[in-house]
Amino acid sequence: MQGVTVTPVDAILERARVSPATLYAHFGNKEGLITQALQRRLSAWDRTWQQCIDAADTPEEKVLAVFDALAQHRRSLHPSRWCVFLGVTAEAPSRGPELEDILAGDTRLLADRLGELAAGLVGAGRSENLAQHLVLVYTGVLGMILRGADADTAIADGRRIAAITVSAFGTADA
Amino acid sequence: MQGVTVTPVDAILERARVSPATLYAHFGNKEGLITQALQRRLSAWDRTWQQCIDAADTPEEKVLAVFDALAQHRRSLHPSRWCVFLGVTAEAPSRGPELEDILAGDTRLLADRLGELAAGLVGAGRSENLAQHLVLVYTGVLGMILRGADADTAIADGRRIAAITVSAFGTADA
DNA sequence: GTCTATACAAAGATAGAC
DNA sequence: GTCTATCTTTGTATAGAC
Repeated sequence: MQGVTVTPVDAILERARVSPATLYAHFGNKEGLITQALQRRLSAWDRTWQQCIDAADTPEEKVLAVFDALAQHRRSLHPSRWCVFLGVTAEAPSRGPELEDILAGDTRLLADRLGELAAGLVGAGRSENLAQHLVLVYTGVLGMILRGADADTAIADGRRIAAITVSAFGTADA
Repeated sequence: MQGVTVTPVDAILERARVSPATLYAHFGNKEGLITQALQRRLSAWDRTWQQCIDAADTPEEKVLAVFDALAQHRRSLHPSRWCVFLGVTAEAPSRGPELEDILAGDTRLLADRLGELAAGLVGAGRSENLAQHLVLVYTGVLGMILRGADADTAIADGRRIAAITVSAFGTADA
């Protein structure tokens, strides 16, 4: 596996057993293909995460469900190295607005949904702040995978850190 | 700013105001240039971090000094987007052993030094485990910067999460 | 809708002179 | 050591037929 942007179109064509003309007829250009692929990925992640939230019992478990969802999401995919959204963000020099929107959409979904879930745990205006902390931990898990760490270990570590953080927010200090 | 691998050699030549032949005479090829540049970066980071550790008073502050070092390191550089080591790791399809070693060296330095510092805080075989947690949080900070978050805010958040985690390790649970 | 063949551009690297 | 000029490869995309 490797970066999306540096992957040549030829490699995709060979894998899909399709001619160039067919690909360009469907997606316009390479960025169009990437954009649509990422839209599908984001939708799949969204569904998996929501299911894990629904399956969790307590409000705290619902917040931490993002880590269970990550483990499950990875199992249902080809073993991609870390996170395709962060990967494309890191590589690409400049992007069109549609792709940019999808990439930001991943971060937005994380912050928004974690913010909603955190609202059930901490008071007033502190839920957004807790959500930012949790996005940081979640992102750290992905980064550890990029660093070559075992994915399951990284996810378990992240879940523990998140639990500690939630607990600290719940008691007293900011 | 953009990914290193996708940056064409021409752009580097123009910025350095040097001809292609000169560059290739010095570095052999593009990867050689990247390798040497990353070696310098790693050394600079190493020094900055060590200085921040030395400046810290308590063992706990020395562990958390990695976040102060990150803030300081960023101020001394062009405002690169996140982390050049993780960036190159994410982009590059396949790399030679020398570059691979430098990239792994960043993670190794983090894990090793944080492990040494953590040994002063927790008992027996738990220092390595705590170090892994701290690398995760540190990596999460970098990832937040990639996501577009304000760097100083992300660093402050990470420092707080790390402090909470260290505290939890110090008391009882794993 | 899909193919083959090919145009066009970008990028990494080198030759040979000074 | 550094330059100008250029070669070669790779990569994105399109033309035109079926």
